[in-house]
Amino acid sequence: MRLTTKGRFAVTAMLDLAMRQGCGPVTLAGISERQSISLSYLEQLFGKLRRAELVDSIRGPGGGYTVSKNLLNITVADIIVAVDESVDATQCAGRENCHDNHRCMTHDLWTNLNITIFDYLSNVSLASLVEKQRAKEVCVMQDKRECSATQTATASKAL
Amino acid sequence: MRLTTKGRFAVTAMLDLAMRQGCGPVTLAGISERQSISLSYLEQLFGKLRRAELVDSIRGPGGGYTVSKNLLNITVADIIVAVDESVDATQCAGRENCHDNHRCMTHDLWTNLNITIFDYLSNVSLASLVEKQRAKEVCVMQDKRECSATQTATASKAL
DNA sequence: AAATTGTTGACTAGATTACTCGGGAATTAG
DNA sequence: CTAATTCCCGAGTAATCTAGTCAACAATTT
Repeated sequence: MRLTTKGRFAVTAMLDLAMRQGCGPVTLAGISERQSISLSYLEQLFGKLRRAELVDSIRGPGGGYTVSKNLLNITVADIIVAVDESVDATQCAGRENCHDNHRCMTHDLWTNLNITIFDYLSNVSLASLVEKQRAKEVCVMQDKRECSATQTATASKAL
Repeated sequence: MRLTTKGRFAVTAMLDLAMRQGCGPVTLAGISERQSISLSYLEQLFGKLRRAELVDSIRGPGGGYTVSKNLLNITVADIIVAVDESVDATQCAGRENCHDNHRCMTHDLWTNLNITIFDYLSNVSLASLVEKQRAKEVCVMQDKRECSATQTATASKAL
């Protein structure tokens, strides 16, 4: 479990997407503008999110991305693993650190830390993030009217 | 709280040092050899550890480093903060990520994750790492006889 | 046919990591 | 005193990673 800004961007983008579920496909251009993330960078990230089957894509005008499953079944850990290609990364750096043939002295420490982090992030669903966000501001883009009030009401009832 | 291999190296080196407390000052050359960490890199790390007052240094022949306080009062979090110059790092990357003037949507998520990680690492003392390590192998360098059996016994009684 | 949107791959500036190198300064042994 | 040992410090650096850019293309709709 690596924690980089790449993972944070991905979570932010997924949250933006999740907030607009039901409004039809959401374009990367829109997410890019609202969240101030470069469009090309988002393309990279969503390529990985799509291959991880967290989002579905629809091409052509009116196309975009939608979340592929129930928001309750997607966790922050899923998103981070999808974009950061976790590759182990914590097991004493894989190759160079484990001392001689026995496990390095701090092996268990890092393994347990990894479990702690993963547990925490596995228990935060996209649904809960959406809920908290709605509690803060009735609709993020209230002023821009890109998503109707009706949609917001329906979505929050689903939680 | 950043988690890099730099921090892992520092924890490994501090554990090596802690295992030898009472044998007199421990040289970086020795830690370098035992833990397969480059000497020059250790010098950089121990410069920071000394400025953070986690270790004391003694120059000249027979010199080296000693842990500056009780092993119970040094945590893994202390060590990582000392070498990684944590600078905040988690607060939505400080500058670029926080959206507009309100806190970015995932601000609370990262803040709480940070707290979770910090709490975990703040509750692991050097003393507990030494204890676990001694439980695994009676003395790490048993075969090399650099540290007497008497010393090992005294140290484990202190826990 | 033209516009829109996703898809892919190659490339890159800048930052960071994990070092090396060279010269010091303090201390002790002989 | 001299030489050896050890810490101390700053500059430099190759490799890697981050956060992108750019260009071309594929699918779909109007």
